[in-house]
Amino acid sequence: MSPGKRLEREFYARDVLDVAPELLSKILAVRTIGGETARFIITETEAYRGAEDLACHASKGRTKRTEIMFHEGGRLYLYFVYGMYWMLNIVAGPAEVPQAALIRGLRNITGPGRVTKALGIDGSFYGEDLVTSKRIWVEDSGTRPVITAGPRIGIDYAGEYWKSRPWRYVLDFTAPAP
DNA sequence: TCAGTGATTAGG
DNA sequence: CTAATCACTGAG
Repeated sequence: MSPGKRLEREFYARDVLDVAPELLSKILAVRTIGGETARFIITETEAYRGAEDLACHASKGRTKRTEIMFHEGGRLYLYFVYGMYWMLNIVAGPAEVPQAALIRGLRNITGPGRVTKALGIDGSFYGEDLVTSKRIWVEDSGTRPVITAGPRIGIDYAGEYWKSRPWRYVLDFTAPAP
């Protein structure tokens, strides 16, 4: 897999309903401790959109944990859940609009908890900026994703309306760039 | 199907 | 301070 061009601020600073699906087929690059760069194709994401979205953590308000979601897109939102797993999210949208895309799966790594475990990503990545970071970023792959959308997973607490939004995106296959 | 595991949050 | 909750996973 040859390195692609790093995505810039403009990509992330848009509505999460554009950013989350467009992350599919892009490359998540992580610099390991040994100095090597590991690259993974993003295959599954979910959009969490604003204070009104009852499934979005920011619907509870601006707290220490959710603070980063109120920044301009491109930063990382990490949180710890069920006492065991770090969840990796990419902040989207303009400043003051809390949105994020959960990275649920990579090629050959399905499940948000497995993603962070496999890549060694933890709370120290909270707030990291994908546009400037030396240890994690996203690259264009030069391909176009073909996507299936469906309801988000694990948000029974959010009520029927938000639970039924088709904001989970899965990569079916990649097509040549237009 | 269900226990594990601990940060976060709301409430007193 | 207490207690409930949780954007999950692996074992059975």
